[in-house]
Amino acid sequence: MSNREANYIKKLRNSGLRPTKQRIKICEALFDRDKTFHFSISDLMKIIKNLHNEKISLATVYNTIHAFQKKGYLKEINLGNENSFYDTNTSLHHHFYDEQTKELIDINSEEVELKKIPTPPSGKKIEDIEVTFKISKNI
Amino acid sequence: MSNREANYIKKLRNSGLRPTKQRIKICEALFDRDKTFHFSISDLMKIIKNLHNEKISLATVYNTIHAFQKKGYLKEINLGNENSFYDTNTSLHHHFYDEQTKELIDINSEEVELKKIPTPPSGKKIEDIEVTFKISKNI
DNA sequence: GACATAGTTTATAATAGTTCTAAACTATAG
DNA sequence: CTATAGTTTAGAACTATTATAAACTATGTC
Ligand SMILES: [Mn+2]
Ligand SMILES: [Mn+2]
Ligand SMILES: [Zn+2]
Ligand SMILES: [Zn+2]
Repeated sequence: MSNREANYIKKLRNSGLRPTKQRIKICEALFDRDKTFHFSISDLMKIIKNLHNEKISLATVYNTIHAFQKKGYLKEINLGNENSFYDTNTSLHHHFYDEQTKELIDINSEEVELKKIPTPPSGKKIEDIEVTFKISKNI
Repeated sequence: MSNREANYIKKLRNSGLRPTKQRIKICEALFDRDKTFHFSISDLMKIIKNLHNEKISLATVYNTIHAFQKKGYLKEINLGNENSFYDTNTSLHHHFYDEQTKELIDINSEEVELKKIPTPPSGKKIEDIEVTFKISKNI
């Protein structure tokens, strides 16, 4: 058993999730990465199919992603409304978004600063702020 | 024929869209308003049903909304990924978003100013910037 | 106004993403 | 080892959206 695998097992147990082989594989697909991973369920299905040539049922992938989201290991992101996207970076952060290529790139919170902030409607307070920079090819 | 109706007919003709009674009704439902309207297709279907007690087929509502979007009279907005939302404010602007009530409120561009902007990836330029202020009830 | 025609509406079927169901399987506590 | 609650799975069901193709209508021409 690899060191990483042991960590996933620990993490799953600590969250009250049984460390099944399916969940460990999904952890590997999602979290064995240098950079933040932005993905749809169908992206993930393809990756799992390639990574291990053993399959995990679609229902299990949905179940697991929802469980991980509930435990705070994933954040849902709102892009085009075709299908759901998830983000392995669960901290508050911003994005570059290329609508042509559908590519999303993380921006750390510190790299964006607001000078002027609008007053929220009465009785409401600002919970968090998310900035999307739509980008496109330079001529 | 009301003054507003005459304007919708003119606007539709100018866009190369025939002013059918369905399209005029949809214009009334969408644009006879003081404030920006943020809506889903099912919201709009309900409004049409109440406004005139005559129905417009779902396919026509989809066709019309897509035609209006193409002509630039509506903008699609990305919220929760259940279904599509549209915005009658097609200018570049920002939003307050209450996730509990699912309420969206417009913020004019001038009411938000950025001090620090991140450098886009090489070969890409920033096309536009959208800021979402997630809000919630005060205590 | 009548006619031809392209544009539009409509019911319905098809598709796609997601959730539900219930039976088989499995991790874990005792 | 056993019992049990949690999990996986195939497939059905559900929902939003798009496609299809026939009926209808706005509009330009005579
Ligand atoms: Mn869409
Ligand atoms: Mn969702
Ligand atoms: Zn991200
Ligand atoms: Zn708006």
